[in-house]
Amino acid sequence: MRVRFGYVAIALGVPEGSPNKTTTAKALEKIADWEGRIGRLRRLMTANLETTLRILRYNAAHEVALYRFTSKTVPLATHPLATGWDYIADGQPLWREIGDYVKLHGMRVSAHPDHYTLLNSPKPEVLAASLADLDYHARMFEAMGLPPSPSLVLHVGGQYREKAAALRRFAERFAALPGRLAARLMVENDDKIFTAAEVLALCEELGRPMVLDIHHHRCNGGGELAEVWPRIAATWGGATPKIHVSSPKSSKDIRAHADYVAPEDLLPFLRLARETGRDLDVMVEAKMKDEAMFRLVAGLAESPGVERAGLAAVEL
DNA sequence: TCGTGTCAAGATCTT
DNA sequence: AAGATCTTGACACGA
Repeated sequence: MRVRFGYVAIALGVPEGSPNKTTTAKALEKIADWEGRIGRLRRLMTANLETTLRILRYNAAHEVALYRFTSKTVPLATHPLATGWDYIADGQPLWREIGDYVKLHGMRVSAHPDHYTLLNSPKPEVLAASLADLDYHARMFEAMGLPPSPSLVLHVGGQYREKAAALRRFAERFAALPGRLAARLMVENDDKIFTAAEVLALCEELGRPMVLDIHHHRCNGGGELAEVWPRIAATWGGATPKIHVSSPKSSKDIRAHADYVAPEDLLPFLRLARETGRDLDVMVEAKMKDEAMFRLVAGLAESPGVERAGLAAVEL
């Protein structure tokens, strides 16, 4: 089994390696004219796109095949202050250049709309904002010329006092999505509400891939994964399943992410997943970003039965 | 240049 | 019902 690793948004190994440059609505309002406001947003976006490209080059040089774009690539993309701004047109040719680079190197890229994107909210205005956010994320991938494969990770959302109804509402809202959005979605189990078993059942019903977060799974009841993993893997069809991994920040603060990932927090799962005989992609969620990922790979490679397979992959 | 406060989002918990 | 809390990284600002 080949296991590839990736990381989220910021590359600590790249000088000026944060693609998250942004501004606030408050600060933007101080600029009087629309052109001035959009000009500021455009400069920040261009810097973010250029940083993203530098990060991808760094990834290619370090054999990193997995990467998650930041949702902040376009600052205030869905904010009313940016209404009328064609950030796709203004970002060319960088969008296309990024997409071409991804395709040339066979990278697997994704994005994760933040936890305020709630497809199952009972409030119409929250749903509308969530759809606008999904549209923004999809437009980024379309601007890059990347095919409509699973690329956007979502959580189910809130519980709203009645979990079963909240799950049903997600399914209904999903069914009503434009095809170009639905085709990009994956659903991830969360750390407090929707368990791996519940998200699995949902994904099977919807015919969408499930991203298993093994840290969330531990936070949210845990339990044996041996039985459900083959079914989770099956939601990916012929594609390589993807999981998320992180270590708890501390015993007091289990849910928060630690700086690094302890190999023992992943190794048992890898041994289990090996039984399905499928390759695996692992997204590392840690404060120390790419450094944490490289350290995890090095740590795993010292374990019995695990061989290093490049700088950001192992074989077992 | 440093440290501290502010910002943005929505659910959910606390008062 | 109103306010605090959670989360995250970066901006904004005062010292």
